[in-house]
Amino acid sequence: MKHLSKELVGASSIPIILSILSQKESYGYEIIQKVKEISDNELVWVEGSLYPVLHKLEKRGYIVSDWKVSESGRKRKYYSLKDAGKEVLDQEKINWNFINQIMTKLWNTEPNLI
Amino acid sequence: MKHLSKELVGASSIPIILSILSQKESYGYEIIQKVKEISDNELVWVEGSLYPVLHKLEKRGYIVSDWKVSESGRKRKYYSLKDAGKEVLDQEKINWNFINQIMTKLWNTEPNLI
DNA sequence: TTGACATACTTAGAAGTTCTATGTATATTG
DNA sequence: CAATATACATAGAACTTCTAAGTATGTCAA
Repeated sequence: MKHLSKELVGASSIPIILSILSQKESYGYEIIQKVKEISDNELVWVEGSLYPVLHKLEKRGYIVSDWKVSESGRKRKYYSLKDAGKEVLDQEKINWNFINQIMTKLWNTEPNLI
Repeated sequence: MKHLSKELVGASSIPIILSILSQKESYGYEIIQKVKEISDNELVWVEGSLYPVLHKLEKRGYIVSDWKVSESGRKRKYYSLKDAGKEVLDQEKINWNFINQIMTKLWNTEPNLI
């Protein structure tokens, strides 16, 4: 199981969450499962880290939530992306790719790589 | 000029600095110039953000500094990478690439690596 | 000679973030 | 019926980033 710096967690959690919600609405526990699945069980978020971020995104107006009841009777808080959130996601993508290009320049210029 | 979230700045500044120092020792002002150059003038760090990170890296034992005098007489604090810093850089690369793969899966973009 | 500018480094504190730990609630399973 | 999984919540300790302001000094044009 991967241990990431909290800086990298901080930089990636919002784009990851917004990306997952851009595909379809989801609830907290399912988002954690999705992240685990996407990362081949390497990345395991805990609720105590996820929910404050969801709350923050909702407070900023990027996502919105509503309670639903599942087939089994469980209450679930579903989150969905708002237009503002899509715009933020687009910007996060641009910025992430921009930094990634810088990393590529730095890391692929080492001698004897090509 | 690019405006990045402070989370992304936080996640990228250490690997960028350590990468620059893995090529050759450098001093603060030059690192800022190097970052500007690598990013095609899109990323402009300010000293007030850079030096606290340099101090932190030194305190953690990843880099070491020593004062030198340039040809023009200016005092410069040169930083160089220690073995511990190289190890951290290697781990940062792995982690960054790991998260980048996740972003790629989510965004379906071609990874810009190697 | 002088002032503006570039070079070079420093740091305090406001504002914000992450993680841990702990909590409540309830359906499922053995 | 107890353990586990599912589902959401939050306080506070520890930490981070940025802004702003600072000191210092070499260069350059007027």
